[in-house]
Amino acid sequence: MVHREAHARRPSIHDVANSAGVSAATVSKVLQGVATVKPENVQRVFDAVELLGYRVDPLASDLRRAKRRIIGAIVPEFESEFFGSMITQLERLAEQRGYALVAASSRESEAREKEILARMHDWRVSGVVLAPVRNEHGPAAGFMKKNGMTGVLIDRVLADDAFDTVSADSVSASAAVARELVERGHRHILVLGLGEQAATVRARLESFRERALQLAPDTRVDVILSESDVEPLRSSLRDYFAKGERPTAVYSLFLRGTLVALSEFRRRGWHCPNDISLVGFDDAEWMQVTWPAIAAVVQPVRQIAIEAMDVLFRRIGGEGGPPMARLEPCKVLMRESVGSPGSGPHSGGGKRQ
Amino acid sequence: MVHREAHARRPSIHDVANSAGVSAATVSKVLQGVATVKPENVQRVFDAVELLGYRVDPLASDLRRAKRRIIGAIVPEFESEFFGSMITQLERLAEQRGYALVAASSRESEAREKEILARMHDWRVSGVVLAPVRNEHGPAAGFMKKNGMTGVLIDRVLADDAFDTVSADSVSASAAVARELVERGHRHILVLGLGEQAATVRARLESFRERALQLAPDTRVDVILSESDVEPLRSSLRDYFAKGERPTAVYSLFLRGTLVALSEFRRRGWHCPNDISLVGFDDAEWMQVTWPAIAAVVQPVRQIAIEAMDVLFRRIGGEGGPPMARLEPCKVLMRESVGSPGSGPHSGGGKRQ
DNA sequence: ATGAAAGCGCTAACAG
DNA sequence: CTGTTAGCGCTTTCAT
Repeated sequence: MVHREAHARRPSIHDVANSAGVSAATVSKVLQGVATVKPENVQRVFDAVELLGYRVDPLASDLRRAKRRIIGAIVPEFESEFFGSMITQLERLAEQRGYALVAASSRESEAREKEILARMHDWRVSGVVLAPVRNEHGPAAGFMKKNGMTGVLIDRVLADDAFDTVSADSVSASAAVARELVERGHRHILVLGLGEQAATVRARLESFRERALQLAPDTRVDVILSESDVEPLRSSLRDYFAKGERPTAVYSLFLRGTLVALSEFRRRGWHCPNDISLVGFDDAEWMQVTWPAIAAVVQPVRQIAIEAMDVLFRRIGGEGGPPMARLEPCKVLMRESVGSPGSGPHSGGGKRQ
Repeated sequence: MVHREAHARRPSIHDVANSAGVSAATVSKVLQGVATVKPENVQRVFDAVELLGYRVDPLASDLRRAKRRIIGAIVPEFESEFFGSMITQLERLAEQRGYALVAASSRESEAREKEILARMHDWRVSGVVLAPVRNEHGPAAGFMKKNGMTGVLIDRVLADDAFDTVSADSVSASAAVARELVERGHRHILVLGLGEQAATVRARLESFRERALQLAPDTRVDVILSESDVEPLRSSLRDYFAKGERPTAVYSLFLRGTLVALSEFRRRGWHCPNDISLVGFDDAEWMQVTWPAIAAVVQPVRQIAIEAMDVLFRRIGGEGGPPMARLEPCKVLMRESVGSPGSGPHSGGGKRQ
């Protein structure tokens, strides 16, 4: 057992070569598993590697190969369960193929998103999984196109003419939610959304409205969209309720909207599902332990990650063909926050303080 | 405006040199901001850079400098708000100093933790922020020591003899929780913990117990610790209640324990705070919108990140001195899930279904 | 089967 | 002030 000085230079391939009495080229071959090396030398190399605790420098290695075994992942935020587990899955899948995943957060800023992408390009990543802040037409996607980067767009995207896309089938899910709600008798429903993600949100909304009206033409669907931030949504919602509007159910198109809705219900002393029903797009662990448990659309995170990495590596491998747009099915979990209108004990009005 | 072919090789420093009619060395100097270059050439270089859309390859650059401007961050999971925002903060701080942050998840596995660390070492990261799965004595910390890596340990750590540590002052926080609970009249309190993190959990527990007994010697503090997973904790808790134990308050030492407690309360039809009070270590966004809002100890994520990066960069900069152990103060948010025992309308027993 | 040599993209030392 | 040279750690011809 050799005890190296703590801050000693790490052994390089030449140190191994010297120690084994062969050339660096041979060491390299052995380490790549090239078969044309004399067994005896193979052994000597392995011994030397062991002795010195040698490990190849993957970055130097990639530099020479002109190809870096790095995948970049960009998400709008690290803080949510959804993107958190997305990164976990992507990391797992990248490592499975011998690549390292480098994750970064755009912090919901398109400007930053583009900067990060530029940095990933500087790093010569082999491919990028991008969950854009807004949609597939953002500056980041443009940057990727212009620079011939290979990448996959996920989550807040529909189809794209240059990149493969993978996302949850939120359109079908929204229709399913509409059905659940209408079948329970709801005829006045409020939908909450963040307008930034334009196309996706609009698609969810339209699908919801269409299905609701189709099942019950007298259904009234109100909509509150906020352009970019969640706070405007909160005040709009507050105003909406203050005006005396009393939908029997709320469908939030995104997680933080669900929190906003819950918090406004609190303010007004409304309880789910007696006073109002609530369904949120995007599930979270806590939603099943609160009382009432919150109904939610569960996105197939794992499946999205798998498909995204799958197609990404196919493109990296040189596979051609037109971009494909995959949609993975969601699950709709109707939990206790959803009931039938008018069946609650105090459905007549609020009882705040 | 030049329109390069999508997959053309990226311009290298030599391309810029050629285009500008100077040597690569000069280009490098200009780009480093070395002052001793003729203004005219500076201009020519910048023009060429602009023209070709050149950007330095940071990895190649680092290779030559024998120092990589990369910081590694290792956390047990990406899925939680706590570690999610920790990564966000660390990323921000690293970038501020011109470093890239490479984050990885150990997925609560010490074996994997060590592997990742080895990979980071292979990458020659300048420093590592490690949130160990268990504590400061794990194999990963040992690996860092043996290899002379520079790093900071955060979160599930107390002091260490080789690395600086930064964590939330959970000991003081636990004492504060004890005081809040005892002052409200609680004399039978259950503490929930995950035993893995040995020292930290024990410290929280002891501090809680000590303060509780000091304020009210007749206080009974029960403890349920699970060794490694959260499921055993769930069944232990279930058994505990099934035996007829009826503490008036529960203090969970970690987030998922809070979820487990809530879910068991649900099963038994108990409501907070009337039937039982609940305080959790670790806050989450949803805790303030549920009804009741859940009392929690808020960890100073941002502060921990700042201190960790600060000391890390000082060490990277060569600053010596003995390792320091920083403790950042928590906030204790007593929300609606905490009340006084015996004041609820149905404090006599459960009312399930 | 092996090693010398070249070179990935870059920077640092040193002459000029 | 500038360019030449050398080389970071590695892989890959290409002779031998």
